Amino acid sequence: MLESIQDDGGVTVSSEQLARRGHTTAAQVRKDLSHFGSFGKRGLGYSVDELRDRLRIILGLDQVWPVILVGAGRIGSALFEYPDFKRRGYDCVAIVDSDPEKIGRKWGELVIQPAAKLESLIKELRATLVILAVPASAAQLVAECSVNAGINGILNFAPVQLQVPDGIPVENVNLVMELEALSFQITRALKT
Amino acid sequence: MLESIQDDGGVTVSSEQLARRGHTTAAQVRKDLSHFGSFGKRGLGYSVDELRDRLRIILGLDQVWPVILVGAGRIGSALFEYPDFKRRGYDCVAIVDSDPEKIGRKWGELVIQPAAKLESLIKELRATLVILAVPASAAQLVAECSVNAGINGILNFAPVQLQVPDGIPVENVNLVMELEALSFQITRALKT
DNA sequence: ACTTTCTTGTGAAGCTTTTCACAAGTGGCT
DNA sequence: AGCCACTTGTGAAAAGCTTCACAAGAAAGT
Repeated sequence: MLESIQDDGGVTVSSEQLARRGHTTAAQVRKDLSHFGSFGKRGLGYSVDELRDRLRIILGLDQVWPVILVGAGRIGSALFEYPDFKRRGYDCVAIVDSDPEKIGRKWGELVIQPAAKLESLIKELRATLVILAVPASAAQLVAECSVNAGINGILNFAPVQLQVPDGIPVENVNLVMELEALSFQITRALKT
Repeated sequence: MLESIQDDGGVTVSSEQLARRGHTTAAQVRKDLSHFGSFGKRGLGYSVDELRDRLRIILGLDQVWPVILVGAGRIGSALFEYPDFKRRGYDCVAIVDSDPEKIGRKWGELVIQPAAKLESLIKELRATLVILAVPASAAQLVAECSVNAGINGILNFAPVQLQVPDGIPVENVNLVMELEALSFQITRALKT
């Protein structure tokens, strides 16, 4: 949001304005930010540039995160092509897949590697994140292999709840579950 | 989870077992379910079949939801090909895009339609959900057009907070934000 | 029939998050 | 300088969510 305000030429922004954009309340914005420090000026609001920079550091976006993409299917390719991905400091350093048809093909500069090499690739390239864009049946195995190789975090697109050791963050994206949330809400609304 | 337990031949399941699978607690499972009714048998647990069926009804999965896909890019195609999508009752009844190169091409049985026809397509086909897989700059416009045409819910992949009237549920999927959640957690962990 | 072993559903307690409300600070205008 | 219109940061109150703990029920074995 701050970047979009920058593009519109905004220099300062109040918690009230941020709240309206983000569908929340001014008090919530202020309380949340207060957990990380004190970024605003009373009477004026927040400096858009400064707040953006501070949040980038808090989110760890001031560094490059080497990412390995597991699964060269459509979800993988969607992410790989997504411009914001690179722009935010995520650098895809390798792609692996288990399909012999796909191994050896090139995506941009990268050659798709066999899945068996995942563990050594993570170690050699010092990858910090893996993106799991594989079928549900393969996901747990890939996750364990990644954890063994010392991965720091997992973005999981497979519709399973991964079992990983404490301390390894996992974020799940389950597309069907998002649709279910919608159909649930619509069904509820119709019942009242 | 219940379907996967069915596949493994499970007939009953306890809140404790569900909790372990879902990384939560037994009390949480029971309290959550109690908001919708009383589905279990004391001493035995829940009937997997019955609980699955009841949850399907609660989530509105006992009916077909006609969906229109807006944006025939990679994210759209990933969803379109996703087998669970259809299996859960979501039926893609039209695809639209604004790119003249793509209009007229066929995805399976469907011909990609021009974006201008979105409003009339929603009305004619009685679509209940739209999936927004378009660039951020186009998303708000498409959302407004869909709301005007009487859409019931929006699944938004564009990295913007859509402004829609109250009562129209919107679910957001922001891939970069998921990665940011990971890099934030890793950064935090390193600081302690 | 009785005991043992499970497990649910749920008030009550404990904890977390959100909202309220206001003192304190900032800049612009007269 | 003094006043006015804003806005932050934050204790305190309110609301919401999670965990505890246990009565009540269910099956299986003796």
